[in-house]
Amino acid sequence: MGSVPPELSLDLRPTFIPKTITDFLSTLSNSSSNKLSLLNDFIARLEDEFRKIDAFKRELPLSMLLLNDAISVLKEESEKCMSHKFQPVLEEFIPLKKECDDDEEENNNKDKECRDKKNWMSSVQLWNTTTTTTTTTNNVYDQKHHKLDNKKNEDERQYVAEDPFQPSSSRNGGGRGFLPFSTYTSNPVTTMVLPPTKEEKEDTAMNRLSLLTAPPPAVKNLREGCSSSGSRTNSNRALSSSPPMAQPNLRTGSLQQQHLASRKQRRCWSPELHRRFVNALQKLGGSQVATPKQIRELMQVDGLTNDEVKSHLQKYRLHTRRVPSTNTNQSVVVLGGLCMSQDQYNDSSKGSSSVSGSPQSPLHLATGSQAGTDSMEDDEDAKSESHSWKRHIHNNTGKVGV
DNA sequence: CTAGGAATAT
DNA sequence: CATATTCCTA
Repeated sequence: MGSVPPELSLDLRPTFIPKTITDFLSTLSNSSSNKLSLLNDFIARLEDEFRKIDAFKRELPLSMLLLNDAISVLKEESEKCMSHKFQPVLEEFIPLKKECDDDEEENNNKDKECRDKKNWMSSVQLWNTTTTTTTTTNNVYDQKHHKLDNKKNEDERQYVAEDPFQPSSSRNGGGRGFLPFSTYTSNPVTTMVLPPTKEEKEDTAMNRLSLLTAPPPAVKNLREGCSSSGSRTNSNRALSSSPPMAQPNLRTGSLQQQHLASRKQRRCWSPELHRRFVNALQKLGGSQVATPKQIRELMQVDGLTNDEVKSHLQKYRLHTRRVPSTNTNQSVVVLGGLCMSQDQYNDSSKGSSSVSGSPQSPLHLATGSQAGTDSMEDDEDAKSESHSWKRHIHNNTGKVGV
């Protein structure tokens, strides 16, 4: 308990990780004794990580790429090492070219390499943290090391265009409702990358919340690469509708669409986002009467599409319907009260005009009995419950008392 | 074209 | 199973 090596105190990184690969390699070449084992160890770790982030390759294309690169380089080195050790004869067969090649990597391209590796380093930290936080990746891919074979098995490379940045929110695989507030706070690395400006409660007057998630160019590239600039609906439907006969099976089974690559990145509804959503909903008079487009416009979120709002609304409605049955009035009252207060707190803290302007403000306190409910403008009701749907306040000790 | 709902994909 | 996207229809 007395002394802790600096590296350990920092985090779980093994000592050599902080170095660039080049550094690592040159260090190794000095001490050739356990070089191989070190190398292999490193490789093993990298591969482990690789397997972990494989699940997120869509979201971390760059990390995948870099990691893959790193692994390749190290493997080459490792093999070189092996041949040195066990089959010196082989070396004769190997034309000097190979050495040159490697040398190139280590020397000639040092500049580039360095840059890359440094880049890689930052990435490492990135996914290191991310992975650690997210964990729970149980994919037990039996993906054995394919040695040389897999060097090029990354088709994903082409699509690197995707934006590595996540919405500033936390992705919680926790599976809870929309978003546990608590976890929201923990997004260290991502925050680092983002410009330190703005964020959180900077909404005043015109508060346009821009989503870094979906920069128009990148995503667009992906999706519309094949089908011109118009909307896919245009082309597809136009075509299919013109010929009366068309082909019924066209969309049935296989051809549906090639959204394999084009499937949009999942919009992550951060608390902020949802908050805006709910606000807009309230202004519009409830989830039942609000239309997606209106909501979207009211939300003033940059890059948010109609469909996304629509989808969210759909779920919102579903949830708001479902909840009433489960709850007994009491708990609902409590939850509702808390939720509302929270919400209002939020709203009032930032602007002023949000909820107060609308006619349906002061009803929540009267929640004494909501036995009947399901009729009329239960938007209100639904709303309070809806809040519980997602805002579910942590059940304090024991239980609420149902 | 948009909204709403259903089918699918992650 | 929950959530997000895409498809389909009015």
